[in-house]
Amino acid sequence: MAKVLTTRAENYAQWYNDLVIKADLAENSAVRGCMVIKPYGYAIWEKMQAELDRMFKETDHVNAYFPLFIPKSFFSKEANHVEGFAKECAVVTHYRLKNDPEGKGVVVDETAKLEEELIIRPTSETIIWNTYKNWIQSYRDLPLLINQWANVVRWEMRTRLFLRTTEFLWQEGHTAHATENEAVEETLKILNIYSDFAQEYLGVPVIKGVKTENEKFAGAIDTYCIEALMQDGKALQAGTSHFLGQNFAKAFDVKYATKEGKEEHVWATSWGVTTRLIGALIMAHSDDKGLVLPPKLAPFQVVIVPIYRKPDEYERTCKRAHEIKKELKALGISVKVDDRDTHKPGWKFAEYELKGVPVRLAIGPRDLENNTVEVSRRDNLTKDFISQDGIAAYLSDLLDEIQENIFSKALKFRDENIREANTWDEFLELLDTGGFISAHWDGTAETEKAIQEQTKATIRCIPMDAKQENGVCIKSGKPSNQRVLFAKAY
RNA sequence: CGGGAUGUAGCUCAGCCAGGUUAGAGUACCCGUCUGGGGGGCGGGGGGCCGGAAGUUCAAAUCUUCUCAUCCCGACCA
Repeated sequence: MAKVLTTRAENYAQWYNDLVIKADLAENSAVRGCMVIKPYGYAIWEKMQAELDRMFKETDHVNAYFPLFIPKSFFSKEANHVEGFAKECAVVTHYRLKNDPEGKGVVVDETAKLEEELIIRPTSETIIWNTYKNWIQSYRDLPLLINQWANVVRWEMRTRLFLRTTEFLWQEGHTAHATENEAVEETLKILNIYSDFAQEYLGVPVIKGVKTENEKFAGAIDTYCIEALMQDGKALQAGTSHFLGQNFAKAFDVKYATKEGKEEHVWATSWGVTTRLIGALIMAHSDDKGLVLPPKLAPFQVVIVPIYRKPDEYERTCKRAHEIKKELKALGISVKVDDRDTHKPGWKFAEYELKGVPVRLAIGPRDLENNTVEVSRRDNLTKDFISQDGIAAYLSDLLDEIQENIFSKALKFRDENIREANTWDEFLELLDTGGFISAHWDGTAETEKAIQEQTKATIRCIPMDAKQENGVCIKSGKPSNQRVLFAKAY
């Protein structure tokens, strides 16, 4: 078989890049740092969107849409926020082009300068809170539970397909509440939605936790996150949910009248997941043969490849393939029959392995005689001949089993790669091994930064289920009462 | 913004050092044929302003200068 992928052992980063391109998920575009998401990759995003959207709506959120452009002045209203994002904002300064007087295409028309520059949103808190100010007057207007599906731009210096690109797609929820408690509850509710989604749909186990001061969102009181572990031992932040306190309400003067007639600032949250989840999906499960997609997010769950030699065999196997497709569709299984005569079966097998289709059926003349079909699983690469009778029910169960297996495999890997370090030497040693390192930390930003500068490892989160235990900080030796998770991260 | 490299067929690259027929290979593409249960074999074919500009020369993909672009490493990165 022709080798199309770099192996993970050879070069993990190259393997990832090869895979994204060869599996037809995305490619680099003519615009530096921006990607084209191709139909197969976008189909995965659409599946993610559909499920998340359902989960948000089930919890009473509604969708809306706010502008791509944000007046520059809005940005400076929340000090931490502007400081956090200022260095990566694209700015619109003009609104017209004209023909180059020297005849070389078009140039910016300097006379068409905007009075106030517009920022292309890196996130929408400011424009949204500026709008919410007009929407909220009374406790009767609360809570306000809004989500938007949008693109954002962050001018990153180094980009990687799906993991970090200049423009990316995401959803951002922005809610307003009457009380602090309610806002905190909302933040945690969403965190749980993200966690459930990651584990049940992506099949990626995640750790729920809180970010440190250094790592939290610019403008938040607390940032909660879900952290996943990739196969190369590096961590990936897969979603964040922020408790914003009254920071934005105060910055944009969003007040409401309580039942008692008193004026109060509202309490806020914001939360988001991005197309980076596709990167997480790829890196968590895939192997040297290509993608491994969990059935719940695969653009199609089953592919049927007819095997034939003569025209009449082509006709008969294709006919049976389409009949089976119909049976599967009746049980809600998404199926593609690849009856193209322009590619050989072997080529198709390799292609669908590369693309991570969970189950492949091959049906040839021998199967027609024996009333069987060859069933191949992508997750463990096993093959079985199964009776065509009751094949739909069989596959329905099999897809569930695959989804489960993919998750348990990732969970086992993750759990095997959380290790405790009790001394600085142990910590350094474990860093080379990769994975999460559970260690005591004195709680100061200085120590955290010192560790990061020396080792490139960051505190991924303070796990929410961290048990209280006395210990000493691995770096400073000062007392600590719980362990936090360190890792090198994407 | 520093340091390093690379621009030649859709893609990956050779050729350049030492200038000289009509610029090559693999792969992809098209046609034919044998094939078809794991990326097939054989035969034929199309495809290039050698990143751009200026120069040196009888002669430039090759030498010189300038320029543009991309990639890698760092800086940076919620």
